[in-house]
Amino acid sequence: MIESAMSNTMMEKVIASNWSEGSEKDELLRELFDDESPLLMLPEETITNISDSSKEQAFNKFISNIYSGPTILDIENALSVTNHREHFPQLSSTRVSILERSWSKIENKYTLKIKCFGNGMGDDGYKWRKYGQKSIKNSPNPRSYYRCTNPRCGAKKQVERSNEDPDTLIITYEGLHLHFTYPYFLVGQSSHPPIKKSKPTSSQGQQAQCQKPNHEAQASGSLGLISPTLLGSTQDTAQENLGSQGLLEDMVPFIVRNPTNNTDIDDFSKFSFSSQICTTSTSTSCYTVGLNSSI
DNA sequence: CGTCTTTGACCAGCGC
DNA sequence: GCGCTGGTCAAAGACG
Repeated sequence: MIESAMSNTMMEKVIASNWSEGSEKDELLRELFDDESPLLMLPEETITNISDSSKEQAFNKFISNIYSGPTILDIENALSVTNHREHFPQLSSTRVSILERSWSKIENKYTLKIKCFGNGMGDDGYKWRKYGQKSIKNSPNPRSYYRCTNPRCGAKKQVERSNEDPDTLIITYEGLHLHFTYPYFLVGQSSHPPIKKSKPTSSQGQQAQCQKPNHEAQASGSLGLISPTLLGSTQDTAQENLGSQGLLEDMVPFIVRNPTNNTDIDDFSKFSFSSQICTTSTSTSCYTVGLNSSI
């Protein structure tokens, strides 16, 4: 539990020194003690090696970052890495192309366009609840609306097929998966991402979706975005860890809140792209391929 | 029986 | 004011 990293007394002291608003404090405390918080899986040695003053500093930064969140400017700055290829010679042209072409921003929404073939699912590994579907004018493809199943998370996404290219999924993310972003706000945690608890419902759901390839055409094509749980991992490990969050906002804090890493190609090159494709011909099988190969 | 999906209804914003 | 469109709600049905 979090108590091993920071005593309740200390946490309350730090929080009290930062806020007067009870509701926000209560909300954060609930989140911190949530059994699914990745903070609870921090490596023991990491926890015990942190001094009390460092803990307080880290926690202050953690608190600040959670409620400030990545701003639009932060995200744009993070994405602007793709505009400075000379600083990132190890980035493959294909990968840079993906970054340049696939993401776009409309107000506070982030849109990902991804090629997916057949009836694979547009599943990023998270548990989403579908709450609506609308037909789109001048388009044969409906748009589906999904909400994060965590009642304290306001993240939403929309999934639709491109009118021009039926093989292209357009996925629009809105909101932040706050409850799964803690490790990336913490100082010094970026190089040792905690192992997140497996989410049986998520992986099972993904598996189930893969086993029902004809279930929902507009949500076809499984994808894995840049996942914070994959940061610092090898490509092989990344593919084994499919089923983590994958929102853009999840990735950005790592880049933004660790400015010294922004130009660190060693860290950036560890970002892994992967995509799960469910085929129609082998309806019961799911396998992973690099996103590069599917675009 | 509980959970999830489907789908028509409803509402708000916008342009004419 | 009216109609169109996008987003959300909620009842009913499907499913495990």
